[in-house]
Amino acid sequence: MATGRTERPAHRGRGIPEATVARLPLYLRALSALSERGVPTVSSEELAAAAGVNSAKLRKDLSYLGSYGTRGVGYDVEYLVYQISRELGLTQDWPVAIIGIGNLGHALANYGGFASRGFRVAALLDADRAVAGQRIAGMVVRHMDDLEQIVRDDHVSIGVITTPAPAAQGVCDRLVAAGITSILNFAPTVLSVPEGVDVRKVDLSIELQILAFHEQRKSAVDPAAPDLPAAAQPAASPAGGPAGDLPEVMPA
Amino acid sequence: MATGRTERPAHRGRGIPEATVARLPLYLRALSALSERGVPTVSSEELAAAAGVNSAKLRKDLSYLGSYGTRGVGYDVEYLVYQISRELGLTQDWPVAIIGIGNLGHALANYGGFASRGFRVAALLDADRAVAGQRIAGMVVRHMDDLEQIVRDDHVSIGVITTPAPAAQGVCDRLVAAGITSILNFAPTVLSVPEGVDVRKVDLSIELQILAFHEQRKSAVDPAAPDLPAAAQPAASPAGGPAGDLPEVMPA
DNA sequence: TAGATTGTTAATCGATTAACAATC
DNA sequence: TAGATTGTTAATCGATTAACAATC
Repeated sequence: MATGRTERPAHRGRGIPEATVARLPLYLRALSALSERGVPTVSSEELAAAAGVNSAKLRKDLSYLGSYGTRGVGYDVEYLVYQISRELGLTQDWPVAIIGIGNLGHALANYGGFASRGFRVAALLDADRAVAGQRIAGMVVRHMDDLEQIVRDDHVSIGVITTPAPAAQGVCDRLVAAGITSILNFAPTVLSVPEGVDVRKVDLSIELQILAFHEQRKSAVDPAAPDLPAAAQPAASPAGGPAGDLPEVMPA
Repeated sequence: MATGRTERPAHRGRGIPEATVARLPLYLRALSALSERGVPTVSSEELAAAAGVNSAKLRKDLSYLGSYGTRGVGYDVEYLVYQISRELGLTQDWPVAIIGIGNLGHALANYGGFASRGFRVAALLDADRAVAGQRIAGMVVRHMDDLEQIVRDDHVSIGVITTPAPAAQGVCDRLVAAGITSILNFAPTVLSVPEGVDVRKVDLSIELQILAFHEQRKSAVDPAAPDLPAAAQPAASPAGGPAGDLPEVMPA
């Protein structure tokens, strides 16, 4: 681990593991709740329980940020909230544009969680001229034609794609061309982006499928059993079987 | 790896790594697209590209299911669709209940992707008597009072929680008591569940925070720099700093 | 047979965890 | 000082990847 590292203490600044970054928001949420209750300090054991992880992992995660705890005492809640917020970049403003104002885009526009923690819905866009012009969550939906201009004028830094799957790549390309380098994709498609552009993906259908996998295992009477003979390989695709019944995963 | 393993070939059946399970839906989606285009066979290289992974990983993932390819040729698209569907448990019906019909619940009820691949929205529930009774996506919203009965009568196997955060744990407890062992949680809270119950979590706010972290790094002029002196530790929580400004992440 | 492509091996990498010395 | 709790080490575990023998 950490072979060609530079002179810096611990890992500070660069080199926080992805798995740790993904958990920092959980810690932050738990800490915010403690902060609201006026709790001044918290131990790794307590905070870990609140965040749903084990305490060794929590301490290791926090150690990547620095030594912000006090042995024998714990962590100062307010101080840790600030440090994690700063590390995540939440002490600055992040204007977000939502593209595709269908059911999901509509829901996100009204989503309270967006407005918190530095994120601000700066623009709503849709390709349908009947949707553009409508007032949603206190904002007027703009037409896709204005995308580049809106990104520029409003300094949009994160694009949220909630279009139907077939439209997603085109929207993505335009966002990237307009200079956006962070995209949250709700459309069930793999997006191609150039080096340096981050895409994160939220996929309801995939989450359900993972649950189904485990659910199936639970109720399975015999964990071995159900299989086709190895002989019946590629040649015969299961005669009229379930394969054909599965429709395309589609719009959001 | 695999120390006390039993007599079965490769990993077949049990023991598919979590990381692999999480990718199977991606492969399935790519394969379905190929199937619709009438493509008969696909190489690991092509399929991997379509799913956005590298081909070594794809082949390793598929090898956990069995030897369903043909050397020198590739994989039969229809056959692989069937095998993955079966492995994921998508050849059976999964009745889903959505609890909490706010903006997000509403969007999910109308979400096309739900209906595909064996998932079927069996019931919509809400705690608000003004919402119960409304007709959404062709269904009448039921009141929470009927939850246990609905789960029983409609054989609901997966619960989707789209309530505000404070209500989520209570709903979760009732679902578990009613016999549900698979839950998809959209509320920004950690849910406590007994052993044997699977919870997966979709958290928009967390995804945004992860993007913000990386976005911040990109624009950072000096990757070292911004920090407080180590001396100003727990004692002083950053005077009136951003910490207090961060409101609670809230309802969905 | 020659070319293509799978399935598997083995090396590497990253993440998790228990344990405990350091220290408040 | 005694008790509590952090920060870090080191062992373990799981996931990724390149490479290639097997084989169609």
